[in-house]
Amino acid sequence: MADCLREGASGLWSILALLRENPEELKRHVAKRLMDTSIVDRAYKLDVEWRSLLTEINQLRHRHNVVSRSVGKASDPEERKKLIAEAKRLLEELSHKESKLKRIEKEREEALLALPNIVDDDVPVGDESSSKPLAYWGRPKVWKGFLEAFRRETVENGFNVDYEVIEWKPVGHADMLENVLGLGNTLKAGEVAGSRFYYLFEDIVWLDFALLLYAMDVLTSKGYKLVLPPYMLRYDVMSRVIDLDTFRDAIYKIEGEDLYLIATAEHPLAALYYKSELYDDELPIKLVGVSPCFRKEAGAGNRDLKGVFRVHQFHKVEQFVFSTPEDSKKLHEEIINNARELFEGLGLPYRIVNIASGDLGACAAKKYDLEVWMPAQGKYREMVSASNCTDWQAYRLSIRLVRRKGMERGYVHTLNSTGIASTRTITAILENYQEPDGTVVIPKILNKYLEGFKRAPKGHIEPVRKPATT
RNA sequence: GCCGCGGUCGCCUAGCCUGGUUAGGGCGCCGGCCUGCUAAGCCGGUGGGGGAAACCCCGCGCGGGUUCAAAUCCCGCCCGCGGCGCCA
Repeated sequence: MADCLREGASGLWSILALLRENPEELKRHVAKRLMDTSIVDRAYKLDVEWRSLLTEINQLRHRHNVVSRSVGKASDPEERKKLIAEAKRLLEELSHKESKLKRIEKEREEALLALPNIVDDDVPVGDESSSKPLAYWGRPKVWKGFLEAFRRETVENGFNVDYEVIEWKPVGHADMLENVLGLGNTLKAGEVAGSRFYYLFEDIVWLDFALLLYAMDVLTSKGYKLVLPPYMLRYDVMSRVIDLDTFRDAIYKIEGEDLYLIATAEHPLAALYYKSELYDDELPIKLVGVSPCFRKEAGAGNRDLKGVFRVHQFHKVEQFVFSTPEDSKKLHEEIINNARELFEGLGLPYRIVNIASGDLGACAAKKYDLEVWMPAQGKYREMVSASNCTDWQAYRLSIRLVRRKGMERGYVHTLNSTGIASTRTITAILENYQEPDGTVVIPKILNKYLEGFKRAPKGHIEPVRKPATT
């Protein structure tokens, strides 16, 4: 990224500074995202137009203020009359220019808010297929039928991943849940609530909560402050936390209220310091939020329709960090490493992917995904997403950074990462920890979060039915 | 849901009734002077925006209105506190 602008030395939002100083450079960033660069031209034009009209109006306002103030001082009634007439004339001149300004200001604001974040230099350029695996961990169980594809993706890509070949084909998570274990019912949920809803029962419910407790335990031990946030936000706030596309595709609205259900604790956590200032000596602020997440999944089509991999509601433990601009890269590594630690603790084989520019959300300058190997699908699937939003979110939420030295002002950087998302992680456990007879072993590390409860599963979950042989 | 009171530039607070100097003061913070060092003391700064700068505009919860002029008057909304009602 443009180093000279990183700290927002001017106190300006880094993207606005770049728009003014080097719009062509900003266009290159937008182009990397495979987005239409005309939004930059539009924002640039509106910004210039707005500034020139603003100057003009400020001069008029000044003249009006001067005349208006002198009315109060004038004692002669004739003089007052003349001054008031002059003030009225100026007001008239102002009024139509001001309505024009209002219009342009609104358009400018919209154009600025439509700009995506800049793209970090480390981000691979291209569409989804350009996303780059960086590291592999664990020893995936690879069914012999997936062996060729697995090797193509790992060994032939220069990653020497150790793996275990299995002769039997694992049962998919959806089948495991509903048929082999008999601990989920998405059919009834579909009937009473719609597709992508679910009932979970007994051991799986305990597992859901154990996963949350595990993530809360690990992350709070690292000094992250535990937060239970609001599950709904006002439009004004929600629209500043996320971009328009996300809003449209993910967010549920409460009818008759100015309230929107959160799609992740990231939203209320980011909003915790809405319209406030943070001093550099109190940063970084590290939070771990736990909340249900509600998602419309409007753009998902028929993808992952079975089971609980992609659903309208789930629980999630989320990491969120407010940092200084100079520390955000380091903290981005920290939060993805925390996520790695959580999944290593669970013994789930994963890889870390550096997400390509075309697949980044508008808020992120850089994003790592953690994808877990799914033995029944023969693929790595996303479990965690860790983004560095730099000052994109902070600008929209007016979260200022104040540096003690010289009391200079800028914007903080924000970062977020999944800790554990319950249902999705459960799918990974169902596929990775199943035995040929259908038993699901519970990752050892979760036992201590289960042992306090009389009816919680101990060590493993029993199948009610043998898996169908392949 | 109803009634009453309140929301002031990081925090506390004055101003509001009775519209018109640069929204005054205290605390905190930043910078400077002084000092052997620290403290105290003194001086200045401490919201957003435009401008190279001088300087100017905007800002008193949010949004409207009245007026030449609104923190101040009027209307709507949001939030907080107290009381009443309702529900558990």
